[in-house]
This record gives sequence, structure tokens and C-alpha cells, in this order.
Amino acid sequence: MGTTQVEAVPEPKYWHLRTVLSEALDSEFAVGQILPNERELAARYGVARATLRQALEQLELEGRLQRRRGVGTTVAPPRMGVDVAPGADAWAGRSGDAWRTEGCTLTAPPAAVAALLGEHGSGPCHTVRRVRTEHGQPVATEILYVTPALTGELPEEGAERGAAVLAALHGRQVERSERSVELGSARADDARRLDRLPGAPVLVVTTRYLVRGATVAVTVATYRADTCRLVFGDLPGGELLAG
Amino acid sequence: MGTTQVEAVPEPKYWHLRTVLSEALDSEFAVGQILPNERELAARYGVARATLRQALEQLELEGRLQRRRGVGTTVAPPRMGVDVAPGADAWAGRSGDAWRTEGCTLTAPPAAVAALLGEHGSGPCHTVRRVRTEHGQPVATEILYVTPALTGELPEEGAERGAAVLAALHGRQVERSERSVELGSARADDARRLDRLPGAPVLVVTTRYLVRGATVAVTVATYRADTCRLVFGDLPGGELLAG
DNA sequence: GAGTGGTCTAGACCACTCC
DNA sequence: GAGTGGTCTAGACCACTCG
Repeated sequence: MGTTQVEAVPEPKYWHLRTVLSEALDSEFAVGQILPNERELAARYGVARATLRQALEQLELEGRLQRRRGVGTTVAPPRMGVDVAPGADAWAGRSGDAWRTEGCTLTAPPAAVAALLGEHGSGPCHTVRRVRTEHGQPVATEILYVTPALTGELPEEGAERGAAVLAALHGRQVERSERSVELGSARADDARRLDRLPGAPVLVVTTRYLVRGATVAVTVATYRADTCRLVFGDLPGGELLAG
Repeated sequence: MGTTQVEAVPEPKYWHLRTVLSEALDSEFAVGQILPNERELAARYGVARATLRQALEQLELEGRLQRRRGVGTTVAPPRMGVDVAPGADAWAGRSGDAWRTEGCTLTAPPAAVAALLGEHGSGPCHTVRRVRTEHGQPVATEILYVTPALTGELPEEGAERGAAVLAALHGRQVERSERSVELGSARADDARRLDRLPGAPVLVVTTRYLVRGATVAVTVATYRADTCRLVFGDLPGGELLAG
């Protein structure tokens, strides 16, 4: 008794620190500005470095900070809006297209993708790898799986075949598409392409393209969660409230 | 010399451990099964508990594990697909509606929302709080901001006014909507509603509803990232490849 | 009260960037 | 080589759930 407990459920130090730092970022720092190093910040706030890092990790997750090994921690700009509306992330040929095709193989898709492709998923698929760059920064990697039934014969190999696959898809009508978004962590190869460390948080966008009721193509796109805000622009109208 | 370095760039322990555990989950554990406790797992794999926890955090981020203080770590079921298509997450009145209205106030929106509302954002807005439950589990919280110009006079207070606001919106035509998804971390109040700890990763879905070119309503929905896969069903068709 | 995950510490060393 | 963030350790204590 006698201890006037201001908060019945005291919040963790790292969470309080996150709030304090967040407010400091708003009022005392400009975008791109470099913060004091972790050891100094920890000393300044009277916590262990690990605790400070927990707070910084939160802020990085929220897109407020950017940390680079060997360089320092900087104040991140607001997340860029990346348009992922169907057609807007044009697979090819668009003016100002930000996608770059890296290569193409003919391999069996992973089980999760095979399930989406249904009967077409059992055999090998054209597998096209692409990387999306925005404002000079890599923001996404993507793997496109296309059933060979859709493209027909494609003798070329490697990156050239990738272009051929995209060309074969060019202008095809699709009845509808289904898209889902979930949180993931970057695998080693994606992390390298995205200029991040393995395990970095990413937003995984999976899209099914349907023609006459059958899934003819699937894309799995991996967006950097720290720098990207996925924008689904111009959704159809309709009633503001269903029911 | 003499040290045959198998991997030129050795991966961190926690990342390797993540892979090992991930494979063990696939082959040796069933959904819902409880894992050995952290101290034992750390000993078993010959690492410090903190390192083991780093691996577990990764797997939790990927939706593979579920950790509950005082209980243990269990194998999580596959993420549930949560439909967030416009109209599908009906604001009210739908059969099987999974949203529950918590209350309603007339307050000035935060700056970020005010910016989206444009000229209407300067004054106070109807602010409706809702919670979405799916399969008996809270999956999302949402705040709906509506300009008073759209609803007219609404004398009631609290949760009843919330219903009145929703009723006023019922069946309204909207020309188009714009939606974005980004990663965030749960604030204390959202965390409580979602049965999570502060800082838990969430997917923040922001939607603008437009009528005659003006934004009349904005929703900010916060989904649990560990258990939810956001599904945008039945997107419009069109060309499979734009260009 | 026993057992769990969550927080926090103090220190060490490593990988990387830049001068 | 100096300075940064990233990894890892060994230990302590706290908050929570459950029998």
C-alpha cells in the first residue's frame, strides 16, 4: 500500500517508448533525418539496447523508420501507394510499366498454387518471375503461373520465353479475378531482391484469373510491407450499404 | 584455411531454426496441437530462449503458430479467408452479419481521415465503432466516419445513434470506392478488442466511399494479421493483360 | 501454486557501410 | 578502422491461465 499506482495495468516499457519516440518523430525530426544510434538512444531513455530495439522494430513495422545495417536509422517517408488493381499492375507492355521480367521456367507449381489451378495444376506450368520497381526502389517480387494449355507451344527459353508467355497472354479476356492479401515474411531469395533481410514483413497478394469458370493463371506477388500501401483503386460502385 | 565453409553467407540461427521448426510443423504436428514450452525447445535445439523466440515470432507472423500467455504455443489452423469486397462486409442488416456496433460519437476525425474527407473533414463527423467476429473469434475492429451532411439530423446518442447512422446509409448508391491495405500494429484499445497484445501485427484497410466525386464516408478497419487472409472476391473482369 | 509465454537486462561478437 | 545495426547469450522477474 502507499504506492499510488497510476495505471492499474502498466504498459510495457518498449510500448511506452514506442509512443514517446513516435511523438518525437512527429515533432522533432524530418523525413530522411538520421536518428542517434541505438546505444545512445538506449542510454538516453534508460533502457537496455534490446528494449529500445523492440520499440524501434514496432516503428519500423508501422513504416515510420528505416534501419540499415552499417548506416543508421532514418525517418521514413510516408508509405507509397502502390496500385494493385487488376490491369493497373499490367503484366507487360504498359507505358511506364514498372515490372521487369527476370526469367521463366516450366516447372510444377507449389502445392498451394496447384490447388488454386485445379485440374491444370497437376502438370508443369510456365513460371515467370518478375520484380517491380517504384521510384527507383524495389517494392515487389512476383511469380506468375500460367497453364501451358493457355499459351500453346513456346520454344524459347529463359527470360525470352518469359516475354513470350506474357505476349501470349496479351489482351486475353478474363471473366473475373479473385484476390487475397495476407501477411508473410520474406524468404531469402525474395529478401535479396527486395533489398531486405530474410524474415522482413511482406504483404502477399495472391490473384486467380478465371476464364469460363476455370483458373487459367495465378500470381503470387510479395510486396515490401514497410514501404508499401496497397491501393485497390476504382472499385465498382453499387449500394453503399448492402443488405 | 581448412574450414570448408559450406555456405558463404551463413544464415542466422533463428532463421535456420524457423525453417527446421516449419518443417517439423508440417510433418509432426497437427492443427491445434500444443508444442513443448519455450525453455524446453530452446534446450532441445541448443540455443538461448531469446533466439528460439525470434524463430517462433517469425512463424507466428506467418500464421503458423499461435501463442497464448499462460497457456502455451499451439499449431494454428490455416488463416481464414475474410471477405472484404465492397458490399460483402455489409455495414448493417445483412443476414449473418458478423459486425457488432459498439457505439457512436460525433467528433472531429483524426487528421489522416480528415484529409480523405476533404472539405467535409473539417467539422465533426459521425463516428461509429464496430467489431467483426468470425467463427466466434474477433477478427477486426472498424471505425466508420460519416459526414453529417449525408445523414441529416440524428438526435439519438450512443449505440442507438450508431444504428441510426447505419440506417441512414442503408441502400445509398455510391459511385465508386477506393481501398488500400497496409501493415500496422494494434493500438492498446484495438488490441484488447481483438484479444491480442499491444503491437500485434494488423492489416489496416482504409476505404473511401465517393458520391458525385466527393468522399462521403471513410472506414478504417483493423484486421488481425495472424489469423486473417483478406479476400477481395469477384473483382471485375476485363483484359487479362492490360497494355 | 505450478507452468506458460512476455518483458527486460548487460554484455559480447558479427556483418555491413563508409571514410 | 570506426561506427552502425543485427545476432546471440544467460539469466532474472513479471503477467497470465489453469487445476
